[in-house]
Amino acid sequence: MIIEALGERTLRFSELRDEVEGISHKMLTQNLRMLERNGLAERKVHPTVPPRVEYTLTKPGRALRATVDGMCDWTHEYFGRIEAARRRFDDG
Amino acid sequence: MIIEALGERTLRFSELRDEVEGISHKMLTQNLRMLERNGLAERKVHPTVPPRVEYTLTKPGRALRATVDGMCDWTHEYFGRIEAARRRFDDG
DNA sequence: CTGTATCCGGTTTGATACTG
DNA sequence: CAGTATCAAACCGGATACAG
Repeated sequence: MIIEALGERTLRFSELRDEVEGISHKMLTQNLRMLERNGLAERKVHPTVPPRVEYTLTKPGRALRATVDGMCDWTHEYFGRIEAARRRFDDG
Repeated sequence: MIIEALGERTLRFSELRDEVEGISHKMLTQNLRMLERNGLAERKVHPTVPPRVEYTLTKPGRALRATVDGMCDWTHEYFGRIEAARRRFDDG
């Protein structure tokens, strides 16, 4: 998730692309636009050459990240049980 | 979300169908299977006629529900700002 | 009532090519 | 480097029909 990748940091487009592994150029752009539109991330363009565009989470964005972290905690806590349940289900 | 609908209760298939408004028969079945497979919900079949199947959240499921509640809280807290940001973005 | 199987149109996505 | 446009392929969800 882009929100997790950003965290408290400020990252460039290509840095995010590397960070969020597996995401396509197109999806990254699309999601960043969405975050920007909803005021969750801020986009800062440096008018240099080559272009440099940086993204940072806003206050709402960081708050959302906190709740997402809750999900991550849940995963760490229960992922083992989930895999076990999955095996039980798939077998018998 | 089914998880929210279930909450602390035990509900029948058709009760869930009514509770989670707009969900199709197919999606409900599919999601319930997923929850069951991952050990997030428990499925109890009463071998009567007509059939009676009840669903309850397991401990991991209830824990997940707690984090989902976190998301809901976030939404209540920030939805106003999001809409405002959206308007600003769409305008200028 | 609960559940599975099939079909089918709309959406989404990655690949690719192109611009400033 | 960052971003847009386009197009075919894959995916998904709803509707429907049918079964236990």
